[in-house]
Amino acid sequence: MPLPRAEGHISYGGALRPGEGDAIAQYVQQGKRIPRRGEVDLSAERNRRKKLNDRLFALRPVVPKISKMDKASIIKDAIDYIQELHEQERRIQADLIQLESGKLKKNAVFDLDQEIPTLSRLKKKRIDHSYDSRRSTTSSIEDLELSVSYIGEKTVVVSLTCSKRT
Amino acid sequence: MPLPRAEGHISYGGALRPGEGDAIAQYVQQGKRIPRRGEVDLSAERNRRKKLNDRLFALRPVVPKISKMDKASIIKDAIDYIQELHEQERRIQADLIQLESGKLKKNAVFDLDQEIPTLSRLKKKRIDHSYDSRRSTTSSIEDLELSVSYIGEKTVVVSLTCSKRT
DNA sequence: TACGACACGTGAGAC
DNA sequence: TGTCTCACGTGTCGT
Repeated sequence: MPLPRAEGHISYGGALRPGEGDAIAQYVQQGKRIPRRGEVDLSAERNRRKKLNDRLFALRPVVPKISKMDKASIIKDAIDYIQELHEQERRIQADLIQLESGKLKKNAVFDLDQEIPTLSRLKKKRIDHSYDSRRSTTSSIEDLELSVSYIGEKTVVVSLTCSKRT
Repeated sequence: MPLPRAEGHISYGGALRPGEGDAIAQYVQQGKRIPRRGEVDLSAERNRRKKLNDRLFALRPVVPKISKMDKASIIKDAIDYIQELHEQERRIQADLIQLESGKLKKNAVFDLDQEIPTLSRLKKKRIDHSYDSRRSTTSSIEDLELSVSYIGEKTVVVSLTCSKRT
């Protein structure tokens, strides 16, 4: 049976908590134990699960629109996002060959700027005012690229990436 | 490679284990089954697992670069691919700005043809300077609740919830 | 109360 | 032989 739970299982604002690495005393058992049948794993399996969760958790910041915090939803959003990027890529290529053949310099550029709202049109309210406030993060955060924020039902995910470590 | 196991698997005979078949036997008893403790799931859980696997399986075709067939590797490849697209997007934006300013017409176009282009994402802002530390959000963000943060490799996700909607 | 999402331990198969 | 990956059933937690 499933051994006592690892820890308090505090939900991380929703689901998918990061690691849950420690778990129980796991090999609190002394040294080595008789391997018995094929059950030597236990720790390796736990490690594998953790790796997969970390990957899944790392997938979330790179996808700008996160509908829910589910594991399945994260993957779904990633799929949608990639397909969306492919669509844009196609349009850009079309614009480029048009630009190359014709003249239309400014038009293409203007069109690119206009495409941003078209993309993010879903049913999303503007939250520009929210992140308009500049926070004074005590400087020293150079090359910082903030945001990709999405507002779900009641949650906002703000992810910021920087070159160095914070 | 061994992703497609016996996944369909509606019959319960396959999963019958010598050690603990009692719960399954209870469930196989069709009609309405005895609720028992908290073990009502079994089928819902199996359904959830299948959904998550389907998503993960659907993620694979949209990512052009597949190193391995692992679950973890699929997600990893997706992450790398998205980041790669982001990088290309950044270059394209830079090229377009340069193209708009005047010089390098043909050169930029040629350069764009080389790479698989993508386009701007929806929300992405740079913080050039940080001043005006005071938050100027006129909207009342009252009852703002918690900020759970997580630090991964190089990313930090801060999610905060509030009662109202902004 | 029941439902949904999750981590866990474990047997099985592939290399 | 051992190691890796997987699906499964189950207990737990939060809504």
